[in-house]
Amino acid sequence: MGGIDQARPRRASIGARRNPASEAAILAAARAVLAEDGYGGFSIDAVSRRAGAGKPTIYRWWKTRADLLMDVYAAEKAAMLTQPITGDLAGDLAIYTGGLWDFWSATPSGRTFRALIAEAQSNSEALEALRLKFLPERTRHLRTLFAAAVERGELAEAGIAARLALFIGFNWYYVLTDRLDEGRAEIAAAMRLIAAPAPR
Amino acid sequence: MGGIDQARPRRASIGARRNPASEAAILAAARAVLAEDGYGGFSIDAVSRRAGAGKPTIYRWWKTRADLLMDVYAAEKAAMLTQPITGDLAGDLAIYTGGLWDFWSATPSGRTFRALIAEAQSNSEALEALRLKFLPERTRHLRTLFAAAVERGELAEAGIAARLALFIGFNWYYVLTDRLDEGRAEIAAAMRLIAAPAPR
DNA sequence: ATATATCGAAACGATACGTTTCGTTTTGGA
DNA sequence: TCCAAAACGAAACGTATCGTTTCGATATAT
Repeated sequence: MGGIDQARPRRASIGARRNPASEAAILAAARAVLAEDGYGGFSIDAVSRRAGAGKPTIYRWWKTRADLLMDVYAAEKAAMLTQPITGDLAGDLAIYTGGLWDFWSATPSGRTFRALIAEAQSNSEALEALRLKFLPERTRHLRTLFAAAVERGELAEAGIAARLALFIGFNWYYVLTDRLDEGRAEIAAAMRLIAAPAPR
Repeated sequence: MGGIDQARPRRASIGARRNPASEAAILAAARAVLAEDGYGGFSIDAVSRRAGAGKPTIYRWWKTRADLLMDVYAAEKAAMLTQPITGDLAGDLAIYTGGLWDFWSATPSGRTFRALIAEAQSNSEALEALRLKFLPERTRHLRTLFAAAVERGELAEAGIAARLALFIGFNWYYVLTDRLDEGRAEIAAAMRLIAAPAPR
């Protein structure tokens, strides 16, 4: 990270269709801006300059800032692998959380995620995209972990929504306060509570 | 809510000291802007216009936007009463959560809170204020609830941090996704899990 | 009396917004 | 083969907000 990384071959149009090189350059620039300056420095102008792309090109393909942020996140997330289901829900959740926090810490994705949540607080379209597109996609694997536990008879179907909210909220709390380091010690205990059989 | 509500007596200086009328007008204006336009419309310029106050007056007394947001929140929060400790932690937590969500829903405080979290994602001073000032103050009563449960021997001291993070995160998740209505059905189940005796 | 601190108003230069205009490039269908 | 259509980057548009500075007026505290 750091340094100017554009080659500047001055990408022109390749005809009446989207230029993949421009798309890649814009995503890379957005990622770099977030990595270096965080959400505070994240502007369409900054991304445009960094990518050597025109602002109309960005606005043409990403309707809102949140759409761009979600694409940046998704591009990075593709690299994160999903671990198998071992049959111990609390353990699986802890492993999942640890991997997610590694991913958030080791890449600009933690900052991207925080930017997306922030964006959703000022833009109603961004909030809707977060709720209807981003969250369902990003919690898919998580839901399979809970579904497997229900399958095994460990949990009742009824309590899943509350447990899911507890899990997601736990992660959000630590990432939004930029305290992932301090939170690591609490992961195991929290996951045991989330995975506990329903108290009477 | 709605309509222009400033009397416009043109407050001048009252000498070499802070004018309480200006302070009140600015807090009221900030509250009104948040109530009507949310975080997206919250700017110092807008608050200044609405309050009939000069921008230097705002910047003189509130170093950052987050400081102003925290004051708006605190002014409103003063009206919220704290219920007694009944001796049933899960029940106490559920009552506390219900009251908090009522407060967030019935006043502009939900939007103020969301604005504060968003602000902390782009401004490091705001994040620090959130962590060191706002959160400790706003979780004080909550901590007494947990402390009382430890006192009664229901919980071990060791697991408190994880339970606290679960509780806070649960609330943040629903308010930040603007889903307090949908979350109400999950409160009781979630609080039972948070208050459960440590699973082996 | 006078230094001091506040007040609102107005303007500053800088930056970002989202859009429009422009000249250029290449596609794909007639 | 020609040409409408679409995408490209560059530049500029008018508007808005940023945080700061300057200003004249006001009232306090010494």
